[in-house]
Amino acid sequence: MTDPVLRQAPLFTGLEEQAADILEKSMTPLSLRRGDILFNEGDIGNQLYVVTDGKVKLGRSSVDGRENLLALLGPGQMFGELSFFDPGPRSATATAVTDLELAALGHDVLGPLVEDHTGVALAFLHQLAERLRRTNEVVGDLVFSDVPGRVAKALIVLAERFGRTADDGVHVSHDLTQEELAQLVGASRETVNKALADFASRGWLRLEPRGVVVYDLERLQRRAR
Amino acid sequence: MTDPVLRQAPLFTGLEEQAADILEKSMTPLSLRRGDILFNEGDIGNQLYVVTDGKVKLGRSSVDGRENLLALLGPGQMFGELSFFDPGPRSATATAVTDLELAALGHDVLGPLVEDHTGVALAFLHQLAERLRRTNEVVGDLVFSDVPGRVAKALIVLAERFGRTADDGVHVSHDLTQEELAQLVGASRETVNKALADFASRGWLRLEPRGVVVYDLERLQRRAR
DNA sequence: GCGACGATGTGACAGACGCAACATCGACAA
DNA sequence: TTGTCGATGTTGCGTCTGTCACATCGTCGC
Repeated sequence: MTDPVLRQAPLFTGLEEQAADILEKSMTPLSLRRGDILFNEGDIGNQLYVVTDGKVKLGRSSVDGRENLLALLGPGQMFGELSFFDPGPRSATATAVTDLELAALGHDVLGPLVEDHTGVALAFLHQLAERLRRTNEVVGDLVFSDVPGRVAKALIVLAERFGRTADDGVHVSHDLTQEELAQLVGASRETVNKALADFASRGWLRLEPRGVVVYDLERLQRRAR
Repeated sequence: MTDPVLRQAPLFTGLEEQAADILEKSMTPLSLRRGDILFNEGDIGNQLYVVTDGKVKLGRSSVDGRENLLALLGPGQMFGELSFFDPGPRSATATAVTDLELAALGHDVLGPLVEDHTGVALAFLHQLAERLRRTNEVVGDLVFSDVPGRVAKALIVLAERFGRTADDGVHVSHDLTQEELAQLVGASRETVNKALADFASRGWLRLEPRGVVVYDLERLQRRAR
């Protein structure tokens, strides 16, 4: 009854078998339908989540209603812990991009867990440090790269995380609309669409509904930097 | 002989008096002159630093040599811990913006410290979570705000951290050239200069070498959002 | 099949901003 | 003083990209 996807989350790193079992039992499974909102920016949060199946997007919205995606998370990935370590409201909105399965852990359980298990604390530190590195890189991309460059980079990251290699190329079913992809790279839908069309016309990839098939990862990578 | 500025660093949070004394003794003081580079992006890092006096800038540079500042740090602030929690090369270059006094702590000391003191681990987690929040906000600003808006916001943040209130306004001696300020907000020097000149012409502030005097923080804040 | 609606493709236009190009100014050494 | 050099102020041009405006297409309910 242990969930292998769940167990690979950083939450479980360095825990003895027995402690891991107890932890898993204290997590609550949760199902969402595509489009459902798990929590909103500004909400009071007292839970942390691990994706066991499906994809969630984390986004923020500006005063005038425009949106910006911080991340697209898949199986094994964790979110919602910032509100615990830096007490305060949710800094982003979590929305199910596909039908979604989660495991939730209350902050009241997380506290003792971190205090009693150095390994867990270190795993979280590792996780946050890594995210900080990645986010700093995103900042650099926004400053230095043009939209096509950022789109190329996003596709590469999505391919690494969600891609499945087949005979005709890497199939990336990111499940994002072009509108959402645009929000992820911080650009308008139209500009992203044009960049994608350009890549396709060069034979680097093929467009599919809510996904792409990458033919030439090499060129795409070169365009990204 | 305890340094009050040093002691306020998150590193010391929740440590008993005695442990704090020992920790402080195991830190090495370090002096740099303005313009000196402490470490370079890509270096192998095995130290963490706390600023005791002066200011450091943390920056990354793109392939074509352009620069981007991630942060400007002053007394009491800590940096260089990412390479410990997420082992790997330095992700930024640290350069002294003014003459600078630091206290350095080797990763070999930090490891046992974090493992033995839950309070220290939690303080680091808090710190990283807070930074992540702030960085996510920077991403949002880059996507949503124009250059003048980002300049206004940067000035407000600098004013909060380095400003001293006087009769004629808030004196902010950030010690950054306009070039560096531009790198901090992700824009060109010319555009930043124009924004500053515009703010000055509206009577919101006065320009000084490597600093500003803010007359109307209110309007500046309104322009920032 | 038909209409509706969301997602996707494309073009025209204007504005923001990077870049190149100077002029000015102040500090500092010879 | 004079010359040098880095920092600052200011202009014009070209371009990237956001916005508006439509056309097309696919899916779904009826």
